[in-house]
Amino acid sequence: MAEIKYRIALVEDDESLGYVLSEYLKINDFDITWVKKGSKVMEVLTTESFDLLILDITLPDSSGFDIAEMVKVKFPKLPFLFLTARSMKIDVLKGFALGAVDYLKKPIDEEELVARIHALLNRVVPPARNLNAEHSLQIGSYTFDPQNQVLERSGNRTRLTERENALLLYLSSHKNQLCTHNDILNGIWGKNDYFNKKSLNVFVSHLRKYLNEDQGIRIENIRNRGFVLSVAENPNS
Amino acid sequence: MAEIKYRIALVEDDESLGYVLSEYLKINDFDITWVKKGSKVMEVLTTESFDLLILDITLPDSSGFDIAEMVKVKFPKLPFLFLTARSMKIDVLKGFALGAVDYLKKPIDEEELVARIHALLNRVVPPARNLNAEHSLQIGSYTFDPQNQVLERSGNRTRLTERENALLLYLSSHKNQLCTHNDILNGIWGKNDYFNKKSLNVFVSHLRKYLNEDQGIRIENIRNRGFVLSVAENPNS
DNA sequence: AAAAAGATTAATGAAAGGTTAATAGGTTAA
DNA sequence: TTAACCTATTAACCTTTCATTAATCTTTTT
Repeated sequence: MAEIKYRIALVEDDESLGYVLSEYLKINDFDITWVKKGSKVMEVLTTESFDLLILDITLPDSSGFDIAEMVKVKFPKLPFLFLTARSMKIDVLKGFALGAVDYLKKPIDEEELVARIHALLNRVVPPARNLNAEHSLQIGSYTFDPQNQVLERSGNRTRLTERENALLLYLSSHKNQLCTHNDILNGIWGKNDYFNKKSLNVFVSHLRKYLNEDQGIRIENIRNRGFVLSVAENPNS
Repeated sequence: MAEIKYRIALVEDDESLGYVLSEYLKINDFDITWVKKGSKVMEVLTTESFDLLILDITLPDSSGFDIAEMVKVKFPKLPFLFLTARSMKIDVLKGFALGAVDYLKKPIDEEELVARIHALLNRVVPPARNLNAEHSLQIGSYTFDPQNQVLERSGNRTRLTERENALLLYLSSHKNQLCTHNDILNGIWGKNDYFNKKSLNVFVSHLRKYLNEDQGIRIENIRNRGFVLSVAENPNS
């Protein structure tokens, strides 16, 4: 079904375990890059992007702990977990102290590993990936077609600009829920500063204008937090 | 100190383990509610707000798995983990399939438990205050949605300001318990002086006004100490 | 009854938000 | 190459919100 796959970097020096694991994870619909040498990790991370990093600790040319420290500095948003034979309590605690999202002890059951990875990735919903709009959306008495950037009501069409479109898409896919300044700005502008926030106000103002023919629709401000597109329940079922 | 703490509901029937765990977690700065009976879980979750739920599976009056299913439906945003003596693979997989964020086997090292909880909450709640894990709370006949800052009763919606919202969240998270001036002021205002205390009174007054339609709800003053949000038990069992 | 603490309502002012207009940067068309 | 056009950003200006402060009244304590 051509879903986007989650990308995982697996750092493991052991040939046979590395092979088994990467094959197993591939079968389970992950996109795996198997890194056999600790010294290659940073290079791989620089050239490709990943959703998760799985680290062995005992590597012939370096320590997984050291790698984790470097990763944390250069790629602070990349979640990583340890998968290792070192099971002493001190190591476990060190792993978590370094910021690991999990610490798994070998031998690990493959099915459990997959279950844990899913549990992890489910929590980290990458905002970039859920901004897809296939078909038209209903907003009160308006029809919103984000594909074509058109907002329509009783024959009146408004062509939206890119920003207006992105903002309305964001708000309408979180109908009646608070959308924080931060989420909107990071989601659409990619960063959050004073001027973007000013800009956001301008576009909210535009959308309010377009939407003001339906009394049941309001873009409400929640001071210091963000906006809510509130849509009254319409009487038809 | 006097930071706002993460709130955890611990569901554990074993007296001694429950005691040890809740004390240990309290020492580590978590705000723990220990639920001894599986049948009480949903009730507690409905009236108090939590950041995490820890579930035993083998309970005398119900199964942790069943509880998880109900929680998933009614409080889909609340992360939960299993902490159990059942270590069979089938149980582990079932736990994750139900949406658990972790599955821990007894006996668990307390330090590791704390490390894992921190790893989890750091992911769920990146930098600021956690409102993501919040769901709507029941306060008497009112519904309080701290996420969207609204208080509702029989169709009447009141949009709360930031301070009102923070205060009501604090009080309702410590229902029927004394909330000292000091804790509230340090928790919400970040400092405690004469003028903040005056301000606090103003907001208490606002909340009383909003809540005065339900006779069973009162914000009581305890002279020189603080306030209690007291909610009468409703007549149904 | 005096003093202290709390409750309530109202006044104030700074900051946040709203709106419209001007600017600048980029793209298209001629 | 230039002119026309579109759009995001910035600016300017106005309006609203809400935490604080103040003022006044009520309750509790001694």
